[in-house]
Amino acid sequence: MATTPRSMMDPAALDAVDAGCPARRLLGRLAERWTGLVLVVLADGREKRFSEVAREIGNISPKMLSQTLRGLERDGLVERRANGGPGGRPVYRVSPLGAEMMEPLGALSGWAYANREALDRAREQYDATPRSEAPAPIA
Amino acid sequence: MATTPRSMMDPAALDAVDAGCPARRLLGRLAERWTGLVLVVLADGREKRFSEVAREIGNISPKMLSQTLRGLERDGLVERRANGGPGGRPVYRVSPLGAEMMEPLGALSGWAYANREALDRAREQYDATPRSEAPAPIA
DNA sequence: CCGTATCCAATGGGATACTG
DNA sequence: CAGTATCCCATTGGATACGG
Repeated sequence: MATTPRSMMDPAALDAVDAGCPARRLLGRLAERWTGLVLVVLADGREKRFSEVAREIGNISPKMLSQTLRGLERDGLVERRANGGPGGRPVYRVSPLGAEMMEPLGALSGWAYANREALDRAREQYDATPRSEAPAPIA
Repeated sequence: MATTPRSMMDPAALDAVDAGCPARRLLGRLAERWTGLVLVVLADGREKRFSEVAREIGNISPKMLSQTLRGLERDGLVERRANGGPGGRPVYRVSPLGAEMMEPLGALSGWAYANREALDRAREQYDATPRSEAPAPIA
């Protein structure tokens, strides 16, 4: 493993000062609190109603679900059909664009999962070394 | 393009309620304000000093650079060598683990870059549709 | 030069109540 | 059911000053 990286990254993709960089926009979206979860729930490709998504996630507030769905819709990754469900209720599903994105996203997630032990070990090791006090939380 | 997605995503990778999920941790890290930029700056594999990174980025405060570097260090993606530089000053570089991660990350970034027009169009289209007022900012 | 400490403004996210 | 509107707290990020 660990193929020696030559260029490591396409400079065009992440050239970014930050503003217009599409990669940063995407990453930013994906890192929002619930975006990943909503994508997972919709990843099976089935159309789902608002309350279905909410129930599958379990503890998300309506405000955050709405916000998250509209964010994904705004980026064209999720589609909302107003009258798709029973009783003419709205349904959500991943768009073709979103489905395409699942592949590289899955690759990155898969990498994180495959290397979770290395990542955990790094964290433990870092935290075990007392820099002085309270180094860098996240979890 | 748009290979028809079957499973779309490895459920093991993004199973997540959120807490322990390694994918979410990684995404969270990557979405921090400066993490992507720092990675870009270090992506050439060369060792760089604190002030070098700062200068290449241009407008980052010392606090944020320190914080960002330590976050990456904590995840084992960046290494700090205390006495690597001239004058025995510390240097930073991507770790082997970090270099490995650059590949899937580059793929995702590359996807965003390749599809930036579709993403932009989706956004414009969404914003053009007046839901009522002020839909969903991010950029 | 390499950071840390402090202070402060802005944002994000949660609980809850309410409307179509 | 499908959201929107409020209120509020916690976290993040920026500017700046200071110490090793």
